Amino acid sequence: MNISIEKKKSDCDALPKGWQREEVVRKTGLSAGKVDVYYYRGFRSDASLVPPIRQTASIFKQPVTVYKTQESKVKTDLKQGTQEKPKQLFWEKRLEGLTACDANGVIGTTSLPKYIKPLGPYTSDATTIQSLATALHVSSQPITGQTGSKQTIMENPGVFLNPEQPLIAAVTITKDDLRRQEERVERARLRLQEALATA
Amino acid sequence: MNISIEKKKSDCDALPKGWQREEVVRKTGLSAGKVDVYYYRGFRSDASLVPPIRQTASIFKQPVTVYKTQESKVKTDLKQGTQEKPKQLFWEKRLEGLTACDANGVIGTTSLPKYIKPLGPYTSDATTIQSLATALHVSSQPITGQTGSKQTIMENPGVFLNPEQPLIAAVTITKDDLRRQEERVERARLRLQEALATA
DNA sequence: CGGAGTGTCGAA
DNA sequence: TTCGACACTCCG
Repeated sequence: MNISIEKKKSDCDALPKGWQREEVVRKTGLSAGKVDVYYYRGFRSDASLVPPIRQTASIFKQPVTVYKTQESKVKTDLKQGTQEKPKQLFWEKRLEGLTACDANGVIGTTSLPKYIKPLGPYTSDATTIQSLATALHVSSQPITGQTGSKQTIMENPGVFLNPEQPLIAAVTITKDDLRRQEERVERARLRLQEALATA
Repeated sequence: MNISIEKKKSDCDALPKGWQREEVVRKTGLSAGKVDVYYYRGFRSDASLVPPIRQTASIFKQPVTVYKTQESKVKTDLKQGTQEKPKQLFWEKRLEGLTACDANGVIGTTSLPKYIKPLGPYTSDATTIQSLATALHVSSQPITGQTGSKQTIMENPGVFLNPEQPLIAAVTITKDDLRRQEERVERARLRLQEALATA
């Protein structure tokens, strides 16, 4: 039985969202009894769906040949076995410029709806869409966008960027948005009904 | 061309005889520029004649089936390709109790001359003789015995024991000793001469 | 060379 | 004296 009052791990209201505080008591030496405090992010999402993924635009995981635990990790990314492979900051930037194309050239250009505001250092909406699509596919939590202020996040993204959320400003969904979406679904169902009837 | 000012290897007066100090600068990573210091013995004798040998009383090398580079080595035993397989401290102790025997029992008991003083943790003169015989057979340098003080050596044999020398106190050879040995040789030659004459 | 853990020292 | 901050050691 492992009685351990020496390790205390806790979320902490004073910390940015997703960060945790751990207190470790020194066990030996002159400074035994001293408490060292470590801060690190602890996230828990589906570990089978997080990077590294192949560096293509696909949001679906594709296995890579060698998949090891990251070796060159920093202190705050370590701690406890359940720790996750860290995401690279603004990793989506590596996907920039990738587009689907065929013999006739680029296909499938996209654009963002007005209410989605890009937040990262990205030059094209396509990258923002990739970030959003990845979050929708990977995350087990609701997608809200970044809830911190744009200034705070961009000044110190290592701390204030929430890696679980896509690089868009927080999106507010209004009752009007819900109503419009319901109408869209309704129309689609009607068209499907007609199509099945004439088949 | 390999310009390396990062490796500095030197004997050091503060170190026991035969030890060397090497400074290696870390070239990459977070700790680039940091200096690691390694201490190791650098000796060079005939590598084909050093342990491990079969664990018999024979002082002659007999090949063993598997002969790998030692894996569980300490840092100080590593370094540079010419480094030698480390001797186990007081390895001669493993030979203790081995004696030649025939159907009539043990043969060939031995004893040490007075001027040879055992130095190790050995219980029988036979082991000391094995140590001495191995040194005489293996070493490319003169056999002097241990030149450090008995107390220093036994308190920290890992550092102060000279593995190139047998576990006997330093032996002083006097002019008298040489004269007696010359007489012995002389007598032996005379007897050989007589034996050949009467054959 | 990295990482966990301890030592050390100045400021509060 | 306690509390950071970070230098350092030891080991894999």
